[in-house]
Amino acid sequence: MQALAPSDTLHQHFPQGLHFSLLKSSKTHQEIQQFHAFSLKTGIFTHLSVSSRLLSLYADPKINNLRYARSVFDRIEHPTLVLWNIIIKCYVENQRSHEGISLFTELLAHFLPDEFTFPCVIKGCAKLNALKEGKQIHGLVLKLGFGLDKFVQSSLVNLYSKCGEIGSAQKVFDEIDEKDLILWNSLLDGYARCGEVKVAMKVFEEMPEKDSYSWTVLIDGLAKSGEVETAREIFEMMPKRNIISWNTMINGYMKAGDVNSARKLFSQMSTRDLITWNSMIGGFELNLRFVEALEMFERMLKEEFRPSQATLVSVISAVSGLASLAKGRSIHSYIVKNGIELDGVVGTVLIEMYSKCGSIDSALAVFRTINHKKLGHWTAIIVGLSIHGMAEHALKLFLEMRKIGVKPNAITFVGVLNACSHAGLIDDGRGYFKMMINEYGIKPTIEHYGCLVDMLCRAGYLEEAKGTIEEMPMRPNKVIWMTLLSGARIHGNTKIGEYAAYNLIEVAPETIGGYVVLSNMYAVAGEWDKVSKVREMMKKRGLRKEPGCSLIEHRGMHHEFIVGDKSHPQTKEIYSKLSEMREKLKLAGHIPDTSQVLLYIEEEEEKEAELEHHSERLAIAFGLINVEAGCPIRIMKNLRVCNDCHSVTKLLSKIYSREIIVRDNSRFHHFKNGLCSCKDFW
DNA sequence: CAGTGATGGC
Repeated sequence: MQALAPSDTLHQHFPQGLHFSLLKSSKTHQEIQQFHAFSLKTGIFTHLSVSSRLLSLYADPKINNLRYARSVFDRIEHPTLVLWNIIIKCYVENQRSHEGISLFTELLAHFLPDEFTFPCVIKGCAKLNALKEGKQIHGLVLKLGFGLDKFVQSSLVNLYSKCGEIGSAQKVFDEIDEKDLILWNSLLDGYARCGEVKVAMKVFEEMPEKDSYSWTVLIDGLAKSGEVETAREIFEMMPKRNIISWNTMINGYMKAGDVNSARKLFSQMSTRDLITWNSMIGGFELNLRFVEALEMFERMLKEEFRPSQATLVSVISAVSGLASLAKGRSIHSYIVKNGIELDGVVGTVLIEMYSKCGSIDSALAVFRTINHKKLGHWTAIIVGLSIHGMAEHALKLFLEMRKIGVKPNAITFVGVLNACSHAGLIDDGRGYFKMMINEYGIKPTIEHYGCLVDMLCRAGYLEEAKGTIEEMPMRPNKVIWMTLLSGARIHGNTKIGEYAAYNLIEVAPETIGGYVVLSNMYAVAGEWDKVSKVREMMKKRGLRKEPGCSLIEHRGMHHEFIVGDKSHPQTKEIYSKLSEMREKLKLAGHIPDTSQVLLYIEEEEEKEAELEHHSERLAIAFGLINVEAGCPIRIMKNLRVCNDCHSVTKLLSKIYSREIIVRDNSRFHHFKNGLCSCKDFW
């Protein structure tokens, strides 16, 4: 085909209307796509001027379509420097600065960057908090002689301000002759956000002029430095408050934990935008006010705002916090109906949500539908499977993930080690621990040591577990001592149990579990004087055993039971179900294990009765009555499952052919066909 | 045909 000059081509081939619309300054995405398709069909795309125009149209801030911009860019054989600059900017604007910076290094192989390139990549570094890369680029700026460009200077001050290196920001600032408002604002931002409140106020007063940016930056900085009240005063003084300043103030209150002040401001706003809603929903979630987060979300939909990915991430996390599977499913269906992508963080939190709500099957289903699985998705499902005790599956996915070249992070390894521990794979666990350090350069955190200790305890290597705790480079916390204590209890090692319990009581005297396990251990060993000593200690500290509480969700409603509860409308049926359960258990040969209730109750009969009325028993009875046959019974409880309930639930799962899924305070137990996924170690 | 500053989410 003969190449035509682009201008000729446009005249000859453009449909009249389309041609005309392309002369307008603003174009719709559809018009650009039509032009795009047309240019490909006719071959004029191969002209650099046409493809360049297309790229700049897609990269225009009003259109900002990275996917199309990239596909145009990829089809250009030898992009000019200008085109590289455009595509880099596009990545940075789309919160994908990391790839923007990779493109920048790729660019270096073909061109020397110019004064247009630098502001884009420096902005990318600022967004990523990539101070090291930023400094290298600063060096290159000076080497190539762009140190006097106004835009480059501004972006450098901004970089240092955002990355908390206020000294360097000030230094660059001082060397600039003509300081404009943008520059002053960047410096002010730096002082405000690093908590230099006094200096920030001084800069604010010294500035030759101020605009709304200056005010907001100061309000934000003050609020984030723990001075919300001062921030509020400045907010009140601000001449023309705009929506951004309102949102900033709301966020300030939310971050400071002052939910009520945030709510008040929200109600006073005359117009709200997406960020307002997200700040409220995210703020509620941050402050563990999950119900309010969900209510806000529903109100947002009612007022016909379209949630963004950020909104959904907060709402789904709130659902995780509530562990409300029904709510989770309804939000998931909203996501599917509205065609919202799961490839990003939304997919990750959805997997986490299902897993935390007890439905690992749904978590797996979501995981499978994600096309471009990223580290977060792999990590979420591996961690999910591991807390559900599905170790083999978790490890299989871990190997698969490594095989396709996804690099695990510290959290992935928490999942992996947890899985090894569940499956009793000590040698593998030790191997992965080493792999994490040597192959991936990840420094183990206390969670990783926790898994290691758990693994050793489970296998009965209590001395080695104790040694690991003593040798680890950080101070053991509550979880670590609890793990050792559980191990000691299960393997009947009173000596190590005592050691663990006393350390636990030292680091977390308010943890009731420590006293309870210790006292029960003494009781089993028949050391009654010590039992009463522990009881004495608890009394002195004003500690009472937290009442067991179980929750079951049915048709979107939560039913809550405490020990011996008789307040439920179905109490009569529930208690007759309990008698039926008792008979069937007896027939199956179950002997109640009262070793866990010795603390308060003296008579054997009373102990058995107490066991029978443990909150999860009541919830299971409710579930057997109400939950549709074939559906698993899902229960959440606040405490660790007691020994007797654990063996009873195993039996019940077989007797009634029902899957029973129980979430206790740290993991899930899947009871099925007489067995539990925790393999009797918890 | 391109580049600098404020709020949420990652």
